[in-house]
Amino acid sequence: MATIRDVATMAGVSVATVSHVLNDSRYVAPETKERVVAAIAELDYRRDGIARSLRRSETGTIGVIISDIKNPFFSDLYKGVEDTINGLGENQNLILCNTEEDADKERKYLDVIMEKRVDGLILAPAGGNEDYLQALVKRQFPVVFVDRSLSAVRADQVVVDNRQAARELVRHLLDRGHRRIAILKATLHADSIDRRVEGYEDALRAAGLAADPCLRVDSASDIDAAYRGGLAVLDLDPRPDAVFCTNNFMTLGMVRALDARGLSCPADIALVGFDDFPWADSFRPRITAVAQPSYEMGREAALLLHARLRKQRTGPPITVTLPTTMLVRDSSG
Amino acid sequence: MATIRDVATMAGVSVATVSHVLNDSRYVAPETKERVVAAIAELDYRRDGIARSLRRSETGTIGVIISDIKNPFFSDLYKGVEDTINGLGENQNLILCNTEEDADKERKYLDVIMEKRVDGLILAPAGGNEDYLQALVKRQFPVVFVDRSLSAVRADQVVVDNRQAARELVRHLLDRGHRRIAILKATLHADSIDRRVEGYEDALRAAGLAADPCLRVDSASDIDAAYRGGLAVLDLDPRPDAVFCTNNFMTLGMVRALDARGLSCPADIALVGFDDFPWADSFRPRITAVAQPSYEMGREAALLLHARLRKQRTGPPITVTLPTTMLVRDSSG
DNA sequence: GCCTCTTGAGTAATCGTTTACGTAATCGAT
DNA sequence: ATCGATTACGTAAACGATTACTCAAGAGGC
Repeated sequence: MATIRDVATMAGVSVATVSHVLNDSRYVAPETKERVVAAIAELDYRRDGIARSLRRSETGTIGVIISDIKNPFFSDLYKGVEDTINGLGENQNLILCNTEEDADKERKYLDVIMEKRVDGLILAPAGGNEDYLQALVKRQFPVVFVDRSLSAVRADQVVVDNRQAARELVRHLLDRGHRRIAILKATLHADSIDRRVEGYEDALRAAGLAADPCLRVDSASDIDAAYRGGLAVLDLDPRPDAVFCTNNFMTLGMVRALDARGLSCPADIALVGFDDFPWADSFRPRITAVAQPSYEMGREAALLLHARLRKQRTGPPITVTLPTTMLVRDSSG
Repeated sequence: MATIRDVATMAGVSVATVSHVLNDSRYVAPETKERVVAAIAELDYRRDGIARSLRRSETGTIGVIISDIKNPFFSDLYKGVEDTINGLGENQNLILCNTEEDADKERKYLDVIMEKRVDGLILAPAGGNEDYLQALVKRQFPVVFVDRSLSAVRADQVVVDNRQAARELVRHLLDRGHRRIAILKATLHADSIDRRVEGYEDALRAAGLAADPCLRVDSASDIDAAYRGGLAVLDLDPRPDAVFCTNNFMTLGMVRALDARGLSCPADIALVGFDDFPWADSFRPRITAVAQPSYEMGREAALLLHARLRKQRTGPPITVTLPTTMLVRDSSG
């Protein structure tokens, strides 16, 4: 690979001049510039981003750490980030890391991408690395939390009102006359999930019902586990007449469990879920759900981070709360 | 941020020694090492990956360029790559780029990630950058094609036998007695899609039928476009009694179109699709489909690339062909 | 004819590592 | 006492850019 020195030699100028035509950073006489440009083309020179980063202490890469890109919520969010960064005209790239809700994995990813000197970080924390992140933030390293926040760490964040949305969803079930409402809860160390449980309890309480611990089933956050959790919900005696799924994997597992038990929804049991699916309207059962603005969350996160990086915003961290959408379909009866 | 020099000073040794304890690259007396380690801890020193990359000319990042991470096929594939790289014990990170089938976007991404000096590239080409990629490969830059290949560019690749799989899928429709079989084709510049069309024609021909051009509807590769394409299929006169969808977005759009027209599947029209869905068993209609081993494709691509990077394999490019799985469900009648 | 400004471009330090060479010190063997 | 090996570590040159200084030459003012 040709270096800037090769270009300089070929064009009969100094490396400084080449650098300046490359970056348009000072006046270069037209004929000189032309020679440089010709040499660049001739040698098929591409500047070395690594050397450049070292010098400028800025890499043009951003770390995105989420739990699972296979979750449509996150892939949508990721697209939001990517499109927004591109739209801002930055030549930034994203390093994507999936933690699978594993704090150790998250920690390891944090270590290596910090070593790679990413310019900033967009993060849906798995929990368990509060100290590390706290240290980052204290060092003024640009971090934006998305979907989840960490009470111990004050940084920019973009979230939705999980509690309120869950409350609305469960109230809807109550309005439809359901009383024995189970909850299939994903066991994540995510405050978002905790808020959803609170919303569930709020709604029950408001209806004069107590949250019966027997009606709560915990499950790891993947479809297979949720399927087993779903079976457990259905095996409760007496069977609940409705179930609230705290995220989309729970919903998917629950639907599979219904199918496995030969039960139909909403006839045998009603169901509402947090998170919508891209194909929600085409397939049956049609799930009543709260849709999060996942793409916009990614977009907002990118904007927050960008503003920090460009120093367009300094000072205390801010929280962007985006609205959810309640989508009433068939599954709620 | 502390540098290696700071550490050296604090420990009272040279930078070389610090570097050597960092990399375990030569013997350092236990007491000396201890002082260095202490200084590292004291200063919370983290080595600068950028400087390191510059010196070693190796960045520990790999570019992954696909069309759309929201496509479950690609998110699964991505996970396969990521898990495999991690499993290999490399501290590699992945830069993920979504081209949305846009050659210009792909080109731009190629430019910036090559400038970032990624160590290698895993790519599902959108088409249109053959020359550029050809040049890369000629320069011995490690590239692995996945899902799609470019006839003009010989590089390592991992694919499935699209033609054979499509043939099997359509033969299945023929076996079920369907004769008027439409095809909803994604307009991608991807050889994989072309092979699927050929498989469709093969099957028809083998049954003594001609591929009627009227039965083919082309659509951009996203759900909304596929929905409109699906409506067009349904509006054919006479209506086809079956339809073959060339990828998962086509299937999703087709199902929505059926729903919009109040038609049911397979009663009114049968349907088979290329690509499976994670939730295929839980929701109705249950789609008969060919499942690609997307995760394994990512895994194989990662292995191929890794072997090149570690020079465990040199010489001519190889092609890994992975088997597909035919999943007969309800939608084929 | 001397001085100052402007124009255009070169010199060399610097970013933070890695690593090819060197070298001082210790030791056992002769 | 001298010598080669061995042990332990330091010196300084890369890696390929960016950029603060510097400077020569020509223009213009007096």
